[in-house]
Amino acid sequence: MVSLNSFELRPDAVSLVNVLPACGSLGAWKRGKQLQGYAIRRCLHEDVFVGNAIVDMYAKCKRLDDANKVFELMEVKDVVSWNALVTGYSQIGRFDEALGLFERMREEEIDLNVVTWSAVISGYAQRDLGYEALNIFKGMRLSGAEPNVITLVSVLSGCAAIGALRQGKETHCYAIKRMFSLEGSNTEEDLMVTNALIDMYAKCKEMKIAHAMFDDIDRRDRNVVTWTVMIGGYAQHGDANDALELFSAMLKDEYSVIPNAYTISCALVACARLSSLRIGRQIHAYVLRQGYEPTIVFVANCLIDMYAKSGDVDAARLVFDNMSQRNTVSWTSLMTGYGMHGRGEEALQVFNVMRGEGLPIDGVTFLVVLYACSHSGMVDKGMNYFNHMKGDFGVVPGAEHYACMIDILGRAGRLDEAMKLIERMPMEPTSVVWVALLSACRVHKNVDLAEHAAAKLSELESENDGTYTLLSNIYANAKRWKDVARIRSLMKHSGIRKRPGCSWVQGKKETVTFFVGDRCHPMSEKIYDLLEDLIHRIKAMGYVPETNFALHDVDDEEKGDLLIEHSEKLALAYGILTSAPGVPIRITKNLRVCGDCHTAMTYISKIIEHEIILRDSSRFHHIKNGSCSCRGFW
DNA sequence: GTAGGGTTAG
Repeated sequence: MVSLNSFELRPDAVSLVNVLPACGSLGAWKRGKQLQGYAIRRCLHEDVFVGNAIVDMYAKCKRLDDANKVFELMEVKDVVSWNALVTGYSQIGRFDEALGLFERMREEEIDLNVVTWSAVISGYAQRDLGYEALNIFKGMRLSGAEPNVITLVSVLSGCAAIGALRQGKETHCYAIKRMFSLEGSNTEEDLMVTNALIDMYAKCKEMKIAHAMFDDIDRRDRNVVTWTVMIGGYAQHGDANDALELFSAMLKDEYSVIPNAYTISCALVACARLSSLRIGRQIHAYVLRQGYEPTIVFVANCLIDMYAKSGDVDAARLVFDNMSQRNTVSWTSLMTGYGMHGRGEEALQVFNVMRGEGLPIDGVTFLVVLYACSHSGMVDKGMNYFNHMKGDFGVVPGAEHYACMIDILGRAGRLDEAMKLIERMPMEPTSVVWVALLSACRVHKNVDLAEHAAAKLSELESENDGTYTLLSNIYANAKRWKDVARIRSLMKHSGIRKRPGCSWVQGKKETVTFFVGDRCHPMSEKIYDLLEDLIHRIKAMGYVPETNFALHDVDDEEKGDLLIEHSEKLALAYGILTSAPGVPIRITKNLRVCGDCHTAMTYISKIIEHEIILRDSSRFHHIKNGSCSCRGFW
């Protein structure tokens, strides 16, 4: 409401609405409050623009109760104030209250504008509630409000969050229609929609479409987000090697776009997936040179994860120790690192320090604690944490925590207890639970329970190549060949193929990949010669090939899959041939390491001058002087 | 002169 004397006071109102947003973005609510007092003394607070600016200032400073108080006192409640509150509640995680306001707006028949709709859509999208976001979008179009670029970007982000390709494509079509009908063309706005589309296609695993759209953008027009969504797409949903190539192309690009913290994080995720310590270190050096201060926590957390997953958890610790600020993720990333390297005691030490510092302990923290216990064989400790997480920390165990406990009990061979725990679950057991049980059955040779778990997985329609391979191995181990054959034909029938095992080894300048029986590498002859020699020598030391593992193959073409040709053995031989004495050999395998390879490597570690650092899909194995850090807890 | 948006970690 514009007051009667507002005309002569108008310049002051204008300066207030110019200054208040600055208080909001700085979080300087005390200064904002002074300005509010000044406005009241001068009767400026009745100016609707000033009122809106005050509400927004408090909302931006995360003082929603203050914002609400001002809002309730406003004589005329402007839609801008409503919107500021909706956004404010959404930003501080009180989204229910934001939705309550949205409902109130509809009841009081406030004219919802494009900003209101977009705020609610993006609120849902940011919480990965894509279907709800799409629903609001539908409501918006029915209401006759005109979506704009920001609306479209928010909707696409919702589609991306849930991998909704069909709805994403529909939104794409809608965007094309709308863009054509808009007057003139705005490259910057077009680019935002295009970036959102690339991200959506990448998150729906449609990397070809994403890359085609990326290629279609004029090189000069790509901005840092364009590059980042593409790199992040490859890092998470495609070949991580492509992500690193793109990152390198970005640095060399003549229209030089500078990577930001998001870009760096995506590149580090790619390094983590590939265990690429060499490139990870280079990016770390780049980070130190550039100094990503404002978002350093995020980047440092990625560095912790990258170092841990690349086999150097001590470097991860150094990054952690040097951080000036940490959040929950920093702590849990380090704990996960210790966990996957079988250093469970250190993981629990970190957990205790974390508790001592009074940091919030959430469901993920316990998942990480249980994971660490599981990979270090700490059954009783794990059980103890599991039993106390609700009472002592108020964290209710979810299906994933149960799955972790099944894993812990299963690895320790306590299958009956594991099954009893499943029966006691207050929720429906998820596929993760049954996979944990099935894996335990493989190690402890329990065919009946394995069949039960496999049947449950089938009910949940979440059988995959891993399930079939596990079951086939269990049958083979029990010499039930008919069942092995049955599984084999079942796989053929349903078109499920065993994922080919592949291992890669970190060379000084490059990474070399090997598949089963690979003879593509120029050094192949030397590799096989060395392997034969090594096998011969360790046989003399007592190594007996575990031929059960040769029965893995469920594919006729893989009949020649002899133990000596397994990709991890080839990678090891290559590593020995190309590494200087004393330098650790770092191998990564996409599947679980084969049991025979594990045994053979343990023997070989006695006769070579390298530590073998092997990462498989389950954990790290540090193999040295005839023993492995996993101590049998796979 | 006020309100809404895209890319990152456990």
